[in-house]
Amino acid sequence: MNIRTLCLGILSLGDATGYEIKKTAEGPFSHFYRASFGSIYPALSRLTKEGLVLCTTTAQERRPPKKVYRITTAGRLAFVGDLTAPIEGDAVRSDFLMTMFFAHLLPAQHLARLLDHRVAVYREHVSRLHAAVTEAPTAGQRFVSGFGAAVYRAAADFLEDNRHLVEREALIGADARAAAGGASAARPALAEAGES
Amino acid sequence: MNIRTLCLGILSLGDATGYEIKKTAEGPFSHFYRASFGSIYPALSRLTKEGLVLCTTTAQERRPPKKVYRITTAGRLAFVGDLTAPIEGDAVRSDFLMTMFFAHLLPAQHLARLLDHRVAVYREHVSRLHAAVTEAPTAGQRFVSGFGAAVYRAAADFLEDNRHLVEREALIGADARAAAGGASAARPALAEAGES
DNA sequence: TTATCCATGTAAGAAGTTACATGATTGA
DNA sequence: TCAATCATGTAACTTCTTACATGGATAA
Repeated sequence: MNIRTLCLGILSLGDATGYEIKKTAEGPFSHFYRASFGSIYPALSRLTKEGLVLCTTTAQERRPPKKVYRITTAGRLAFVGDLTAPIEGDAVRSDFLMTMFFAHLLPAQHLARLLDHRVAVYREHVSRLHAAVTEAPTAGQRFVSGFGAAVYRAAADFLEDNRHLVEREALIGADARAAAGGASAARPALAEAGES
Repeated sequence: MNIRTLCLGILSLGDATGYEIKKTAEGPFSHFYRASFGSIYPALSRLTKEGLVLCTTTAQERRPPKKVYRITTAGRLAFVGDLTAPIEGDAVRSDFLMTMFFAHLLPAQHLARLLDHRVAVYREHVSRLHAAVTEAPTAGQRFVSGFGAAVYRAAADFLEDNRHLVEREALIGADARAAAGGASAARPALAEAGES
């Protein structure tokens, strides 16, 4: 699964332009997929060449011609093929968790700000996704939005309930510079010969 | 943050070879970061060139020479710099949720198998991460493992509690081929002229 | 007057994966 | 006997992002 699959999926819901596909991707797909124009437009060109979508160009005044894409029967078949292919595990990449892992290297104030902010971000996700559940037209969409809401709620709750665990061990009255230089005090003093 | 940052972080915990860095990445970092040898080895070369790590080569019999890396003071400083730089939002990519979004296109049996499997996968994550919490040496590590456990538990619970929402609308007694071809019945019958 | 919406597309580059190349040792 | 562990590294490739190029209309 890739951006081409995403485009096919969105077009399976109705005809759309590249621009509209981008907007849709930023809506009900945004918590588990993302796509930029730089990947969507080439994907649509290729899908057209392969006969999986059709393109209708409409001239516009003082604007680039509008191109409305429609999925073909071959496209629907290919999409279901993508959907039934072996699924890869969720790929998660979190700079936030990376930072929390090394909380002991950071000043307490900085850590507190990060946690406050992250809780707020997760709560926003929850309310947005919660609203999406009631508004969504299909069961699948309600399901994935509900999933996102449940997960982000759990994340926010965990942060609020457990932040003291990292905040207690954070650096107090010391800045990041001292943490970096003074780390050898926390470990057996290994000689760092060869370092100028 | 990238693989270089990950290498610096792991080396900030103690000296290691590229191979050991990979193993560590597969352990307590695996639920929010991943790295292959093909990205780790070049990262270590570059870090060495930049003076952020030191490399000690030891010849071995009938094996490639072992290279043990040690972070330098400049490396620790750079790492804390990475840690305090503006954090990017969590990047999640889930082919599973993509599939559930379009559950109405899939046969009920297939959907049931997917859900069974995903619940099992999430439960495994939970028990692995739960164990990691008690064994972890630092507060940061306990925190991120606990976070992972809480989130995966919420995910598994959601699936069990809500899977009926998608399973009820799944295709019954029809295969994927029919779904792909017959989709126009669910939408206003738009002529697909031009499609051979 | 400033930002956002509309609307397309390309080119350069970042970042990482997969596969290849090599091969002994050890445990099941 | 089969798979995993140890151990490094490169090259080709995929995939996607960012920045650029263009620019009127509209709402705050």
